[in-house]
Amino acid sequence: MATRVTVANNAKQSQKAPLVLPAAAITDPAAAGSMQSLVFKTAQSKLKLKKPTRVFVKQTGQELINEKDWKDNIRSDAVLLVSTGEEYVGVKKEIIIHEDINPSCPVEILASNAPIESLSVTQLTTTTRTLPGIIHAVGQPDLHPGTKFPIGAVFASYKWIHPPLIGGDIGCGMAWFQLSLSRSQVDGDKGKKVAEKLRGLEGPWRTQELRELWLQDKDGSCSAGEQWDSSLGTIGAGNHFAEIQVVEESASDLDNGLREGDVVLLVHSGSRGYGGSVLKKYAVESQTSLEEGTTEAAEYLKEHDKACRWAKANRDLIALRFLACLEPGNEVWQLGASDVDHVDSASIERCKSALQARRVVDIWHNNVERVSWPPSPPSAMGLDKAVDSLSLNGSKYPQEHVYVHRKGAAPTCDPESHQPLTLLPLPGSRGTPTLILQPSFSAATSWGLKNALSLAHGAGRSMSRAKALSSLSQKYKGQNILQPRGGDEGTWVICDEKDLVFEEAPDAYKDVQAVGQDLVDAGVATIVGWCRARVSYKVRNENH
DNA sequence: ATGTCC
Repeated sequence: MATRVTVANNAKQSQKAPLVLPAAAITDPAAAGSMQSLVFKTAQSKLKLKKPTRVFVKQTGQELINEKDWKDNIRSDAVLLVSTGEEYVGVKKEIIIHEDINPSCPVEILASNAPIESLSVTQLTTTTRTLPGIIHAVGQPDLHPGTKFPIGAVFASYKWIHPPLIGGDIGCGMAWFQLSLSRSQVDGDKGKKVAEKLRGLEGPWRTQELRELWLQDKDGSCSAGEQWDSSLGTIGAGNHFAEIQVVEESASDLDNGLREGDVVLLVHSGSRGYGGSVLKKYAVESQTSLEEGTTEAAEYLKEHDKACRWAKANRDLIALRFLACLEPGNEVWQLGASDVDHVDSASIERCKSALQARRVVDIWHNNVERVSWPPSPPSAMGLDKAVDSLSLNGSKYPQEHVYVHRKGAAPTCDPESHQPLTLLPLPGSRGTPTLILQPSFSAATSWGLKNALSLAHGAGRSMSRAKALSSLSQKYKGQNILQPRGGDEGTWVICDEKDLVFEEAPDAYKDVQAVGQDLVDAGVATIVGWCRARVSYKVRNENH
């Protein structure tokens, strides 16, 4: 199999170029067609290094001299530093083989219909079997490669916390809110009128004083300071969005659920720059894993939890700003608009409770959660909690706790009550449906062990951003893909960023039906309905 | 995904 490596200039390591070493490449550096000759050739042509003479492995600083060095050190994702004679630049770090690493840890991939790229499987397996404490890993059907760690992945880890597995967008997730609009107000061409109403949603929301009041919750304040709070109430970039959807079908008969014909707002956003600043603080060079009980672990968890609360407050505020545009007659939402001056703390509280009444569900899909392991049957199945842990897990499997790391994976239970969620969204992309999922619990999945108490969080990319941009901008050249093409099907998309139009096109994603079917086939969820977006808001440039 | 980063 071919090996992807990165070739970098040892003296100036920001200069780098990718290189695919074919399976036929020869490890003996003296031979013709050797790996070394390919690396040197890349260094000459891409890095403009005239006389490359030495090669080091980044991080360890190991120099590759003889055939054995090349054989032992060339692996996928290795960074090779090419030198023109000078010594290795950087601190040599040993690769720690920790006793808590489980080289044979089970890796479950819940996909048969949805396509899975081999790179994402390699990332999932390598991560699972090289980081300490991981006892179970799951690739959801939306699994796809990340920079280093996969997305659509869940890692259950004993005694160890791994901030990079959650990534920078700590607390990212989705929330559904009921709107008072009727479907006839958003169907067909009416969608365009509704889209026109969505303005004033891009800049900072009001003053820092009011943002701090908004960030006050039952656990205190989750303000991150003005630098980060100024982004509160904004959607952000990448795959984030807010959509006005119609519930097309729903088997839900619950009062607090979704009923056919309901018009809802789905908000997908996270902690903006704040979560990234938390990751940066804890994922410093050698420190990729934090051991339970250390002050670093405790501090990370504290800041992580705060970023999760911030992200949830962000989704709430995004919803409020949309409500101010969509239901202008309702005075309680005027706080969302930036042009109404006087507000007091009582009106904020009124607004928050009105918003809570509209919130159907809010989940985090980038976070770490401490849970009992192995999972017990939900107590809704008629079993008392105390009985669960004693008779079912007591002697045979001592009840432990693990840290469930989710990177682009939705939870199956409410993090507070630990009870199963009754519904959660599985969004496709733009015009494609958002499925309404209900998590399933049964002995067949060991009550959620199989899926690590998690589900897919979306369709998942099937094309990298770069690939989507190049191939889809060609495919749709001269076409406007931001409005419905004929008939009543399709979605009005607000996306004033050129590249994002193609990077986020439905073609760049897997088929959400296949992803949903994989969850059903795995016995971890049922599809209880679906929605279709009428308006999808990504980003607006108010200057034009 | 990001007031991005060498």
